[in-house]
Amino acid sequence: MDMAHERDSSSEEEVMAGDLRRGPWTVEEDILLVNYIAAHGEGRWNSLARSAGLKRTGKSCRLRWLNYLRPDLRRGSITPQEQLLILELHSRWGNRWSKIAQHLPGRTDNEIKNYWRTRVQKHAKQLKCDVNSQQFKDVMRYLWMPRLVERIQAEAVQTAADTPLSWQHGADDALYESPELPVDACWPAEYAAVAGGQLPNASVAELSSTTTAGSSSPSTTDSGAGAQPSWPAAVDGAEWFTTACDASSAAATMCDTDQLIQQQQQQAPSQLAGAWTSEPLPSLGFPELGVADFEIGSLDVDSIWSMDDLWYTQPQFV
DNA sequence: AAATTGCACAACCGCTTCTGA
DNA sequence: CTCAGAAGCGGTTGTGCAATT
Repeated sequence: MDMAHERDSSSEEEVMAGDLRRGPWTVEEDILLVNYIAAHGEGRWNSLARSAGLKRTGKSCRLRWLNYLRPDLRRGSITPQEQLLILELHSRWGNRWSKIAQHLPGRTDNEIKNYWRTRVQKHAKQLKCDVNSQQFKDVMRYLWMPRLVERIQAEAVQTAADTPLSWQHGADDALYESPELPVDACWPAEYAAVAGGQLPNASVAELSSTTTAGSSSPSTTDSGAGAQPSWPAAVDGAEWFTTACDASSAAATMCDTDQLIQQQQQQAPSQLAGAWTSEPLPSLGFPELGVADFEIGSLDVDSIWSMDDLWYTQPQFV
């Protein structure tokens, strides 16, 4: 839109003139922003930026706050439950990242978008199909999602066995709370050092990561290696596929996925009105999956396994 | 050990939608 | 109703780090 264009252009001019900063945020800027919002609240981003003494556009401030500084952000890896929801909700709504993010409390649209681009699209590429193709959707629905459900169930069993009573919450809690967030999570050292006790405590209690761009993600894991289900490394892929494609397995998948969404609805009442559980279950199998185009004989089962191995073994997924 | 490649994620950009005067 | 500014959204880019060659 021309109007927007003009605004952006003017912002650009200001940036060029040296009035505005861009690029990675500094600790000092973060503290300014957090303190200002703690005192005055959100909104009116352009004037907020000026009032807070930040040489940033309102847009930049808003983004920084929403995607990084908000105290209710969930940090750490995307859990299997969240993966499942993302896959499911994306199959419903496509790239409506913001809408999808509404059902993953503490996750940002940016985070989900990045997850989709870096992980899911990569796997589509491995399978040599378009991420929006029916084949890929079927693979997701009848391969990955049942697998995730199995994993979630396995972890639930494991967690129940391993977890101290103090960690045993309801299922909803398990979705949104992760042990990697210490109860006493607080500002990272560099913030404390710079702010010198000027940090608003309660509002930023869970800020627990580094601040500058390019910083690596937190190295903590969601459940730790001990909670991993013991998938036999040498399990036969084709055999598992057959099992996973068993109709009862798929039915369980759908049931469980829907349960997750119901949990989300309870957690954050929403307009979720999907009805995929009411869809007729297809007769499952390779041809019906529509993956014939992948040429099952040459379908790189190993790549499926490697994908799953990624989901199982990479710290950010566990 | 150095160079290259790939990944993950923060930040930016352009556009659309919303809101209030 | 119109218009301007603000907010929101989805796509894209830049960059630091880790893994690989």
